[in-house]
Amino acid sequence: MAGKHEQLSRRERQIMDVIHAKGEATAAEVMEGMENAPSYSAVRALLAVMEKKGLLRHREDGPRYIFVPTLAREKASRSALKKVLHTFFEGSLANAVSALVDAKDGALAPDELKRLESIIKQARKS
Amino acid sequence: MAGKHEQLSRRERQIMDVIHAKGEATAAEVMEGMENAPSYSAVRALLAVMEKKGLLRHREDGPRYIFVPTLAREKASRSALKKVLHTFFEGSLANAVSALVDAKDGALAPDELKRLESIIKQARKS
DNA sequence: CTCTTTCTGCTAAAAAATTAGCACTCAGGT
DNA sequence: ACCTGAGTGCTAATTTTTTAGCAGAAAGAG
Repeated sequence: MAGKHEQLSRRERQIMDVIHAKGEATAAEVMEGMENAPSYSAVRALLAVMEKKGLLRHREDGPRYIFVPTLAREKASRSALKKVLHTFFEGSLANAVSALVDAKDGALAPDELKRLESIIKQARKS
Repeated sequence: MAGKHEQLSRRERQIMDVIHAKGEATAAEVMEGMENAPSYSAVRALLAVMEKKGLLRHREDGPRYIFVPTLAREKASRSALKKVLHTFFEGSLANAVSALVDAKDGALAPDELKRLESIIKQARKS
């Protein structure tokens, strides 16, 4: 479970999150997406390091680089979700959903509930 | 959204996760729970720093300290979950559940599904 | 052609995180 | 009374992260 992806520095994680959220991004977009972003130069340096480490790769789009995570989005997302479930909800998705339902701040919109219900009903058939 | 809790260093996050997962922990337990743990001494130093920063507090249990997160578990968990949803699932819990359902590796056990269904049915009543 | 803009690569300094080790305290056992 | 073991606090050094800035390439405008 001790993958390279659990070992990211603060900035690295921040950058990974931005890129994962957008799917792919240029250095400028990454910077834009960061809270308390450092200089453009710093962001580029980080991106270069992360590419050398194998966390990202890039393709060229005219003059600029577009960065993409190495690990497939699907795997990354599942592992992130599982980690939260493990850390906070004893590994149970039901616990997590329950916590959101109990939240008073409208954490769960009505149409989300509707979608959830149908997804689960569907899943139980198989 | 740029709370102090998004700003943790790699080791700090690691320690927070261990403590959140256990609810509370001594220095030794924290160390035990870490992957690639550093020395006991290092762990204690980190804990002291984190307490000074206000991330943790401790109570004494005989000779040793038991550390507890400052931020209520409930808030921390909700915020962690929301972050994953935002980063990977466009903010939608339904998307996340759907992804787990689609996973081939039995990410979602049958009794989890059953619990989920009843939780949601219950929620929709109100 | 030449200037300007927008990129990249690289380097090295500054800041922050991480670490080990020593000194001290307290309790229990012999 | 005297070890021993398990704690803590503290300090200072090492290592990693994080940063800015400079130099060069490519493209488009005048």
